[in-house]
Amino acid sequence: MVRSARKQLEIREREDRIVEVAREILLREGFPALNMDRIAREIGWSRGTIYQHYASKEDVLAAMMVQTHARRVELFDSAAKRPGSPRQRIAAIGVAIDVFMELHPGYFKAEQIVALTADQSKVRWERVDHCYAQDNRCFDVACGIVREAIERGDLVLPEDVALETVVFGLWSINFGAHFIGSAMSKWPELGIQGTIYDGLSFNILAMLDGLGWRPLSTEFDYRAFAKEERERILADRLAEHEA
Amino acid sequence: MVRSARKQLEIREREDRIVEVAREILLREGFPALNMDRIAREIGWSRGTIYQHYASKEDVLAAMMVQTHARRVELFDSAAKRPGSPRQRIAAIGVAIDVFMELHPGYFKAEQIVALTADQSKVRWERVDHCYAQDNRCFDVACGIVREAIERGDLVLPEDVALETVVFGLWSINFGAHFIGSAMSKWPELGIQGTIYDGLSFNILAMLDGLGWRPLSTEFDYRAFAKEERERILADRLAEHEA
DNA sequence: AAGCGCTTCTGACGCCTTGTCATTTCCGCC
DNA sequence: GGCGGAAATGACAAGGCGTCAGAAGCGCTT
Repeated sequence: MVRSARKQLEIREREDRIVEVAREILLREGFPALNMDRIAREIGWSRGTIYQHYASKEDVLAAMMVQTHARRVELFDSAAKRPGSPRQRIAAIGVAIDVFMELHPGYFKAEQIVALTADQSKVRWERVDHCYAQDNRCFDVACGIVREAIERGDLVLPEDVALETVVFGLWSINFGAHFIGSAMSKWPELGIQGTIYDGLSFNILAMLDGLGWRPLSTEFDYRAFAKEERERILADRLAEHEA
Repeated sequence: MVRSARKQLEIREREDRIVEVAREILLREGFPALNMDRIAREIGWSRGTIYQHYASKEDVLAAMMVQTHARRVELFDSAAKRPGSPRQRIAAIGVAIDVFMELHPGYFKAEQIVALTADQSKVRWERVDHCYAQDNRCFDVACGIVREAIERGDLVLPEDVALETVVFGLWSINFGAHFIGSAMSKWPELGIQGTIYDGLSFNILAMLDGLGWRPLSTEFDYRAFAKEERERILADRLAEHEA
């Protein structure tokens, strides 16, 4: 197979374009409106051509999931590497996740569809597995931070409690809050004030204070820290965008 | 239209049977394997007959969601009405949710599919709306418990924090933990020990302790309480089943 | 027990989407 | 300008959905 550089680029671009168009349709009109014909018409190539890139509709979704995941992991890693106390870094990760959710409102959809509809034959599993592996790595990174907190003496856990349990709690509440938030349009008002992040961070602060993870929220102003952190991330993003 | 009591019963039974069969297929073989032909073959009636009960495949899923929801709400309400301090009742609800999740391993699936694929024309929305209304009612019930805790002086919230925020936190962490738990089969081991409930309750205890919601976990043995509560619910269920 | 009217059941039909593949078109190179 | 391989196309078969005209069933009357 001889393939010119020109052609390779074109193919790469089209691959991205397919995912991009699929994402727009999914977000704007929902899963039932997403079909290959539609994508084909919008990118201006025939259905057959799309199948040269992706094995099935679900495979396109899986690719979408990979793309978004990569972005999330990037923000996660960058937050985990911030200077400061372990608890500050956990807070930074919380902010990163929240910023990510704002930037990718349809995040859960592709993932859910893949989880529900993908089957052996129809999806290139390396895509999906790659995402799960990334998730696991993030989990491990978070565990590393908790471990450091324990080593420094910031956090003391009961003997029969694994440090993974703490990360599981953080993961759960973050996941749950953002999931509920992204589906909230369907929920009528529940009397919740402020943003998802406000509610979430209040509860996480309580949780980590309850564990006695120092510095406690009475000893350090995590609210102000989060605000700075958010601005920093958005500024970085803007700079990167302009570059 | 004249319809004998005999016939009405038969119709009712078939309606349930359809949902039951659909649930089994969904749980055993996943969404892609779930189709009307398949259901028809398994209940021994033609496709046309199913359409006399349900408007579409999604409508069957919606009915499944209603059925399961009803069971969840029942457990929730019963837990919320237990005697004891507000915080005990919150703990009882946590146990109820956990028992529910054990009994209905595929719980999230039907709900997710409906949320992702239902569109105006294809689902009788009163089904779905009914579920959302139930969710809201549960949310309100939980808010009532928090309110009572505040009135009793068990819990003091900062002035700028609504009591709904606390319920949102509880909801999020419960939802998140169980959702992750139900998808866990895909996740490789993350080093988490014990059941989902163990991890979840540890973190909720920390969270509510962090809020200073009395009696604190150092003042009351919520772990033992949860154990009793679980046994009570299961015993009730058994008794009911035998009746 | 035959006929009638109403209810219920059925499966063939039309439509839509999916994924494939034989054919056509494109493109670089001789 | 024509050759060969890569790429694009769209017709096709397969299969699912929802509908509906007609068949079958049931209860009541004569």
